[in-house]
Formats: sequence, structure tokens, C-alpha cells
Amino acid sequence: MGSMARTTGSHSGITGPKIRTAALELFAKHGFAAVSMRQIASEVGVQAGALYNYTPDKQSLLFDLMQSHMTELLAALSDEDAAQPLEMLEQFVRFHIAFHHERPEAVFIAYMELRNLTPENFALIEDLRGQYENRLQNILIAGQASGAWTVKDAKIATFAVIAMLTGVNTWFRSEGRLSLSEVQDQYWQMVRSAVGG
Amino acid sequence: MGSMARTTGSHSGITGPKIRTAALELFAKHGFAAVSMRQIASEVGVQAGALYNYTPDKQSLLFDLMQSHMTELLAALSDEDAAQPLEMLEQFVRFHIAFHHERPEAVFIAYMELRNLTPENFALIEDLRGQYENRLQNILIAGQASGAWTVKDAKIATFAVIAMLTGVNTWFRSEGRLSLSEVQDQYWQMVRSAVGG
DNA sequence: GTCTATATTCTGATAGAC
DNA sequence: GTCTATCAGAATATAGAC
Repeated sequence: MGSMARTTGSHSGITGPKIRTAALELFAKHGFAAVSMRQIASEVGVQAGALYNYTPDKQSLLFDLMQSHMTELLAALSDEDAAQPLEMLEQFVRFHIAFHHERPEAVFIAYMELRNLTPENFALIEDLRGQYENRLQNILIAGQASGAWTVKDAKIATFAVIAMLTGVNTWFRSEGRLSLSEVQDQYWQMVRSAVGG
Repeated sequence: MGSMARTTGSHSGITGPKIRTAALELFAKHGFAAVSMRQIASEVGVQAGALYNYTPDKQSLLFDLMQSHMTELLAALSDEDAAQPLEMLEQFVRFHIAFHHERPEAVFIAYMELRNLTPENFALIEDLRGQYENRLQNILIAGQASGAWTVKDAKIATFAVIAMLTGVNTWFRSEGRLSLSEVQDQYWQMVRSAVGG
């Protein structure tokens, strides 16, 4: 606003995003309950009281991070229903691995901090997760109907595939022995075989 | 012994195990950092100070629970190396599902609270987990060598299979539509197909 | 072995100055 | 929008009586 320089605080105009980033990293590293508002403020470079200009409370901060993640996940998963079931399944497998690899902290929080949500917030996040799982389940059901594969129970296969794919985040590192696309290739081969395609 | 009745406290002679049980349930439900020593004591029926007759601190309580779980897991996994690879793999799949189903709280803690361990304790638990993973990896390598299946990378397949199997705990309930043995059957079929057996 | 009492530190959140 | 100061309560862990 053309005024003189301020003496303290961040005043950078991007405190909001910085709070979200700091909270994401700290919650992922130490867990929601183990992180204090003062720690988050310290990471951002402001005092604890300043956080409350951006979030009504700590719970809302957690919920917003999880909701954003799940919403982005659903938005990024394109639904090209015109494709063949086998192509749709392959697309899902490669997408899931790549998307989750790009945001390990958000993935970690979305799976680990569900029990720290209020019942209302928990229900909202679980609904979003259910929508995502349904996208895969619908692909598996379509492939059953078309005879593209032989999987017995689409519901079980949905859980199995998602657990298997999400597990990549626990061990895969870009700097390691394998490239992301090699990992995608091998998981796609395993998923394809597992459903009998 | 033989004295008059006491006025307060549990004095049941099994306070130690009760503390472990209460801590296991509370840590699984709310998370290690979110549970106080007072809550654990209240669940047991003693005052908080009494807990320190059984554990030097909260961290040791968590570590003991995780170490016990991993040790029992390794001990329960029999290694009948005489069997064929395909039989060994099937045995592993059915064992993993059944064992984890019987102790969901311990499994949950062993996966979720790793970040709340001190570096020294973390290394010890990770070593035990590595031993367990190696048991599966050795089976997969043996099957590669004998031509029992065609899986490309035994390391990746190990991670994929364990993640898939552990995921059962997130959705399977005994009271539901499927029995445990039906679930074991379907997961075994998926694993067998996934490795190309 | 458990109790009560306490030390010390930290917690989430708020009020009011600037 | 951020600061400082503060409230009210809860945390882990310990000391000493019984």
C-alpha cells in the first residue's frame, strides 16, 4: 500500500498458502496430534495468533488439506468412458501411481489422519474416497460384463488394486533403481494378471 | 498377602497386561500422540503415576507393543522350506490375512505409529519388518528360479503383495457378506495370477 | 504397588494494541 | 494482518506417604 517497511511478521501476502504448506509437511512428518499451532507458525515465520486469521481452528486446517487433496484427486481422474475396459483400467493404474507419487505428504495425511477428523468431517472425506473407489469399481464391473477379464468379485478387486497401488508410495523413490514408468509398467502387468485380463 | 482389603487401585495382579491392552486399544483408536497417560490409567482403573511401575515412559510402552507384534508375526510364520514354491506362496498369503485379521489394533499401530518412535526404536522395528518382507521375497525368488511363475521383479512383487494383503484389514469384517476363507481364496487367486503362476 | 500432590512445560485459542 | 500477552487447562514425569 505504499507505506513504510514493517518491522516484524511475514507480510508477504502469501501467508495463507504458506500455512497450508507448513501444516501439510508437519502433519505428514509428525502426525496431526503431535504438531502444535506454534510449530506451524514458527515454520511459516509468524506468531501463533496470526494463524487464526486464516483458519478458525486446527481441525479446520486438517480438514481443508484432506478435502483439497480428495477433490483434486477426483478432478484429475479423467473419465473417458468411450475407451475399452482394459484401456480404462490401464489408465487408472498409471494415473493412480503418478498422482500419488507427486504428493506423498497429502496422500499420507489422507490415509493416516482420518481418525483425527470430527465425525462430520470424517463423513465428508469418506464420501469423497468412496467416489474415487467407485470409479475403479465401475471399470472392473464394465470389464466383467464385456468379458475383458474374469475377476470374481469387483468390490474385493477394487480394494486389492487400490491398496496395492497406494503401497508404491511407501518404497518408491525417483532417485532409485527404477523409473516411475518402469514401476507403472510392472504394476500394470500385475493388476492386469490379477483380474485375469 | 493375607492382609485386609485395600481401599483403592486395581491390585488385581495383572495390571501390567491390562496397561498393554488399554494402550493398544487407545493408541489404535486415537493415535499415540492423542492419547494421554491419564487416559490409559483411567481405562485400567489406576492413577497415572502407577503406570510408571510398568513402563519407564510412554515411548517404551509404544515400542514394546510394536516389538511384541512384529516378533509374534515372525514367530508365527512357519518356514517349511521343503514345500514347493507355489504351496509356500499360498501358505504365506493365507497366513498373512488370518494373522492380521486376528489383531487389527496391533497391525494398525505397527503401520501408523512408526513416526512416533525414537530413531533407535524405529530402526529396530524396521529391521523386524524387513525380516518379514524377506521371507516373502525369498519365496518369490525361489519360484522365479524354479519356473513356478514369471514375475519380473521379486522386490516389487513383495511390496505389491504385502500392501494388497494388509489392505484386507481396512474393509473386511467377520459379520459381513464374505467369510475369512472366501476372502483368503480370492486374494490367493489374485496373488497367484499377479505373479503369473 | 498404588496413591496424592506437584513441578514444569506445553497446549489451543482469544483480546486488544498497532 | 501481525504482534504481545494471557487464559484455562492438560501434558509427562517424579517424589514421598502408605
